[in-house]
Amino acid sequence: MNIYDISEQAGVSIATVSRVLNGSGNVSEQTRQKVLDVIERNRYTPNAFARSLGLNTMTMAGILCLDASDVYLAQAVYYLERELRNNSYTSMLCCAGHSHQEKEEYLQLLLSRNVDAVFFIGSHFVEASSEANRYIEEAAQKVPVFLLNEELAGNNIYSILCDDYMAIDDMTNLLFSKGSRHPVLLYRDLSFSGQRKIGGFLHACREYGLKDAEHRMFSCPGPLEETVQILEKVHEDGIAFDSVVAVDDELATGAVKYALRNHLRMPEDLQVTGYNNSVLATCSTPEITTVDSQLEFICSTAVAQMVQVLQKQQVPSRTMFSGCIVENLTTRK
Amino acid sequence: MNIYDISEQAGVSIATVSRVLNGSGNVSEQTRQKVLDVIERNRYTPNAFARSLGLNTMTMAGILCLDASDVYLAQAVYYLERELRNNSYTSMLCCAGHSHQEKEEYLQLLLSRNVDAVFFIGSHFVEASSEANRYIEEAAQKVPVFLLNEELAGNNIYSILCDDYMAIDDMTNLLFSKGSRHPVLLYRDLSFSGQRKIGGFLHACREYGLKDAEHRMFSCPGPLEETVQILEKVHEDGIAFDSVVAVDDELATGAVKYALRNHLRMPEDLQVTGYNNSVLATCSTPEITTVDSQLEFICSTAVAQMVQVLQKQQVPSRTMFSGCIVENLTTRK
DNA sequence: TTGTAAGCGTTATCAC
DNA sequence: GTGATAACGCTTACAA
Repeated sequence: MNIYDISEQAGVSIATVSRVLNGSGNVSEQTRQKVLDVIERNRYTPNAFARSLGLNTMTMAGILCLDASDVYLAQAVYYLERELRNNSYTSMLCCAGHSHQEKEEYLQLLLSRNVDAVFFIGSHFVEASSEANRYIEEAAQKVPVFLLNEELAGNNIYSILCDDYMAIDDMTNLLFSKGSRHPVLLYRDLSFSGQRKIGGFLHACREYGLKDAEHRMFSCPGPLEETVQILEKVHEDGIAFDSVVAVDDELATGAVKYALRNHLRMPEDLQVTGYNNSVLATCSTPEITTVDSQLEFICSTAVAQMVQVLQKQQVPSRTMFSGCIVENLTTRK
Repeated sequence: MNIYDISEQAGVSIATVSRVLNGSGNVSEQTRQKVLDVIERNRYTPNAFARSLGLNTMTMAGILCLDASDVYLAQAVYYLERELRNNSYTSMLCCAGHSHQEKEEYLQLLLSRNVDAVFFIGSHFVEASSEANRYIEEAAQKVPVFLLNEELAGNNIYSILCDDYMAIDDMTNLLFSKGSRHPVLLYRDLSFSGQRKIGGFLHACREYGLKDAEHRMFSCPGPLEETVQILEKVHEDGIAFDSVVAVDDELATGAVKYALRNHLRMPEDLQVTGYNNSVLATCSTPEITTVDSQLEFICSTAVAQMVQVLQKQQVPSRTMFSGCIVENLTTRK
């Protein structure tokens, strides 16, 4: 069943059918109804491929992220898909692995399907060497590229992010103001976002007068149990700490686990803070004080910018939101 | 840059270029190299839309689920996308809302983009009345439909699921064997999966000789805090319980929260079990005993079956896996 | 207001 | 082994 069949049954030309389908006007109400009837009766739906070929767009955006089952990334995927759909775009999802080759390969996969734009979610795509970022720049020559929580300067590349530096700076200061004297930082890796969070921690510590902040930061790239072990080790090594600043909620649950196992009261003996305001923060007992990293804003802004870019409008190459501390039970009143 | 440009530069016909692109043989090694060189030099990639139009497929599958940010659904999306990609299919994600209309609408959206198959994730699509399931059957007339953790009989409809009934039955029996005498069940809703889990609980209780099992089941459709309140209420109402069987890990974290707030020791005073073996079970302290619902198997099986169906091979209309209990710290040794 | 016809960029069926 | 050429099903000037 194609547009010719419909035109024949309706006794009009395919051009008229097309006009009815696309509401392009210039069709008398009478013919319109006649055509609509035939379409209805035959439950005809236009062929998306032919349409795409003619228009050179399928109104589909590509979403690239590492592990879509991660609570944070899953939330981002959800918001993005919703916003895209609200703007008549469908979403093609692609989860890359950690290797550079895979990222490049899966990006190519998205591009080869002629998506209209690509969204990179998370801080794991931009690397230190500009050589390694070439693949992103090349993609941007074909379609607009949106980096969510990451930053890269370049033509047709747009970064939308949360001010992680400031948020962790604020959070660390909040802990100081609530009586903490010896905070430690748990970070996952040196990703773009990771580095900024570390920066915020160091800044706050320096401002406060803490000299050894560099030695109070610990990398926890592994599974949860490893995070707990690392804190045990820190304690055994004689590094005293009365608060843990974690760069994500999962690491924070590790700190909570450490506290509960060692019968430390929260927030009296140990204060803990997380990041992302995810389900992990609220499912924890006690509920973890965390940062709302404005993910929903980031996603809706990114989609709005995509629409504008595709309409050849000017949009800022970098948009930054401020995080917002959500105080729960792992920090003092 | 299209196939004509390449053919011209290479001094061959477009047919030959096409043959080289698709490795359809019947091209001399010499011409092949010549064409490949031109392709390489121009960084030419074939137009996906034109290709799709000719072949009438874009090798893309549709994934429909309610809330892709839910830990369980997000995990499913991740596994599905990975398996699809491994089989050269891309994934179009669409998150429907709870209303019937939205589900129908978003399914149409997927179909209108000519996906090759549709995967429904989760137990929220099939309804009691066959009238309400008409839209699924109609979809199955166009493309094969795969229901993950749900069941519906029909042509071109394939159900792949975990035996939730048996798993909860087993889990409840495990609690009895570990000394529980007064279990309660926390369920979310009467979805397909929800009903089966309830059935398993009731069966185990009856077998054990518990008469009032029907009055020991509580619906917790709301947010976490509400779940805790419901347990408080149950306690206040004088319904004694020494174990909580929750139909998902989030509900189980609610029970853990209740226990910790009331200074009940786990597992001595209260045993708690969850479902899905998600990050919530392990992030909780104590770690929650839960059911591995074989989601990864379910997803890879579904994709394997899709490939077979599209090759006109016969596949079972219903595939069932057994859940697997993962004992952690909220149940006794 | 409506119809004709060209184009979109492939794949595939023929001949040769 | 290679080359014309006809689909594939739409959109959209342009003509009427």
